[in-house]
Amino acid sequence: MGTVWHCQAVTSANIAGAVRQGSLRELNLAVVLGRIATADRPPSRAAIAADTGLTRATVSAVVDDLIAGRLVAEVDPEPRTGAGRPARGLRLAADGPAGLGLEINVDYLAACVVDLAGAVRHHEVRRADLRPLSPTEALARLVELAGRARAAADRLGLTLAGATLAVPGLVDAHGLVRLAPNLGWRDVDVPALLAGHPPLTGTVDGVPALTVDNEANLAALGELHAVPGTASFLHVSGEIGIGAGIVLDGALFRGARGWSGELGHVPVDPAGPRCRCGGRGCLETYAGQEAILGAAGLAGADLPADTAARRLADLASAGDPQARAALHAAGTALGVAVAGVVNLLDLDTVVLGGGYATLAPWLRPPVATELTARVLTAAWSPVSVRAAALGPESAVVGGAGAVVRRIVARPSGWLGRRE
Amino acid sequence: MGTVWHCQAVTSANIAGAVRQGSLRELNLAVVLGRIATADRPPSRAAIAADTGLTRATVSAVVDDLIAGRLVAEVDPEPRTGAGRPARGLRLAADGPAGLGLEINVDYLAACVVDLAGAVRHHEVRRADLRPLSPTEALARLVELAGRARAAADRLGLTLAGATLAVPGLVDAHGLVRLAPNLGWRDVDVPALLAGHPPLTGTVDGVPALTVDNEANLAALGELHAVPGTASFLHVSGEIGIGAGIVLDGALFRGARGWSGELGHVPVDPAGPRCRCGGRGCLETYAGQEAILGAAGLAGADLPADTAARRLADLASAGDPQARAALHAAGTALGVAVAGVVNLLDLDTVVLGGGYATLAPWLRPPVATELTARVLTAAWSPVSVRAAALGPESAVVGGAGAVVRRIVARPSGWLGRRE
DNA sequence: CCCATTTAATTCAACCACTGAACAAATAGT
DNA sequence: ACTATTTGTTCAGTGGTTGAATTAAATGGG
Repeated sequence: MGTVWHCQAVTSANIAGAVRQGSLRELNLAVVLGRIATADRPPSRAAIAADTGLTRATVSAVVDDLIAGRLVAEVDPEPRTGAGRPARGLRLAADGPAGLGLEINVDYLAACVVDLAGAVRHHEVRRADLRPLSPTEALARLVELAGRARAAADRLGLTLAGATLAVPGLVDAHGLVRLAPNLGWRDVDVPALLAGHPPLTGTVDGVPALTVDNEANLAALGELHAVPGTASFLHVSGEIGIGAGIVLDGALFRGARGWSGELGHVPVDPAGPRCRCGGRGCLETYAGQEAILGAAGLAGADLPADTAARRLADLASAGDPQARAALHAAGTALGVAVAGVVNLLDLDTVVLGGGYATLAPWLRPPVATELTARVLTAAWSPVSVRAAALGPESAVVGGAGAVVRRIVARPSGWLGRRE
Repeated sequence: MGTVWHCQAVTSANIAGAVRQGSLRELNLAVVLGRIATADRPPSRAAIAADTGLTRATVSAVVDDLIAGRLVAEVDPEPRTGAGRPARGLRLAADGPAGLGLEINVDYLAACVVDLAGAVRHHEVRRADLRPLSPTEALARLVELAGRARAAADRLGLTLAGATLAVPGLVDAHGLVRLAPNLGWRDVDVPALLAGHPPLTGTVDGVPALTVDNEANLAALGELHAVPGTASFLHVSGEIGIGAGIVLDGALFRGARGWSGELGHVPVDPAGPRCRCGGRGCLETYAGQEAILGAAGLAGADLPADTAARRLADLASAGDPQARAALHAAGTALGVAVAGVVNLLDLDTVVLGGGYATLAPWLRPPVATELTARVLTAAWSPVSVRAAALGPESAVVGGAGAVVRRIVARPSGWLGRRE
């Protein structure tokens, strides 16, 4: 996919771009900023030099650039034992660039602002049934939210460096929403419709200010952001459909054309019930929201995802046998599908997100059972199954986080933006 | 998604190494060599400069290093129209470093030598039933083959820069064969057993001279090598078991622990027949060699993979209805499993390899049918299904190719090897 | 046939960014 | 106060790219 910095595959084949003179500094800016971002306590220049193998002189020069560009700030030295000149700690600036995350979903709109360090500095959710609205109307309301987020960022001294919009549907490489069935959208050109709304239009140093992405993908990124420990996992978003975000080595895997993650249509039983996709026995017909609600005796409720999950969870914790059986059946089907994925990709962690996060107490046991039974390598390296750390905010936060993550990965773009 | 670039994680691999002074040249060596390797006709220095954005001066300097290190050779200018001094073409050297590929399988041993340009310069297959032999005995025979390959390389003026051994089983990161069920191997430490056999022991500039890898993985690499066009595909190896090699963006995906590709145990029907892995209804119970032979009325034949495939193909082309039905059923099951994979990973190509390559004429239709029916994005971007270009040699050639590919990706290692 | 034109490759001074060592700054211990 | 110790900066030195000028080798027109 790409130009200079594409998502790197397992082999570090850096043959993408030529290395010009200035690339050296460009790369070292990224190296040093990366260390500052991933360190658990503010590191000193000397510590970074020791870690990276660069000279202290080089690190100092690089850090000067980063501070001048408002990406890094110095903090007072933390009390330390032993002799020697005290180190000045370095951390990501809390008043530099920030990312704007936006989300359009079936029953709410959301916006949030995340600073370089990953802290959520502003967050607003507005509930409303979006289905009766046209894309233009829905986006108009989104622009309002974005405006308020921008104002909040200004008050906080933050500069919005880009925005990411999460949509529950298939999005192509240009931000065109090919299909968002639950919103009733088809071929909606979001960037074109938003043209003229300042924070969401144009390009920032060659990068479009607004990126549109699938909700499940961004939710997976949000989880990566919230729990930085695990580098490879499968994030399953249980909503009306079932999406999966695949994170490999700390990077989202998007597939050959960017439409990876359609876990909902992985076959569970080839002779099973007919699915709206045309296949038979897809996971969605067993563990989709409609299927679970139907099995639990709540058919036809037509609830938004989180309400449905909440109600199921209430019933299950009250001991309702039908609800529990429904969840057990769904968890088993989910386990079968996920076992196939884990066998194929050899992942060690499965995260239950979206509506499944709420239902995790009842879904986890059957999922884990199937994984233990069906995953070939489960015997000597067990697969862990856990609920998502962030709840439904995962996608907005993940989207905003993706913006700042891009800056951290390639700070030269931000530093050279004025020229 | 949005656009061309990918959201990169902070923990991504390319911030791992600091960029020191010499890295500049190191990277540009890789960039220039990469262009020479991937160009369809020998490019000139000027063309490389124009392509990469480097100066002609820099390209000349880099090319001088590459020629001095016997990685690149000049060829006579090809007749060209128009005025101007004729360009001197550059191509990968045919007398520089080469890769040694080795394979141990149930019924044969193989060795081959591949030069930098990817040409197979030596190839030897020795048929023998390996199952009654101990690992030590089997490896002793392999060492003989390797010795002859080395002699052949010497005669051709090639220097072996490393070796890769393909094994039909699970291999860990250190070359330990955890389990090779069809060979009857368990926890066989191949590098230790080969210690003392010169081309297969020790390290070459930090990289072990011998790499051991799963046969299915290497077969996928061989296919990538043979048909360089497709960058992302699923390579399915139908042998006694069913393995898959996943190639994403031109690189093999190995999973979190290196055990990806267990397609044989992806569930096809959760209530299906019990599988030797402990699960139920795994793909292997429908499309494994034993299952197909049984359904075709050849149960208990205990044939080596390619013989079995050959005999089935003969029966099917003779019109035998039982064989055809067996292949159709296997293809359908395979299609169901692969549809799940394609939905999840969004791949656009599926390659039928190993024994399946021979059976492709009968397997392809049902596989394609299932994919069309079950893959969500099939409507607007069809998935192509084809037989492997290389037959059973895929794995040896892929292994040897992996050695030279590593040199092309990081030529500085080879160039600096003497010091 | 000679010379202008064109494209390829090399040479060389300039420059950018890293290197290594020396030095200044700031603290703890004696 | 003095030394040991660690941090951060300054500065000459160097590797490698840059850009322009130069040489090399062909075509084509007069």
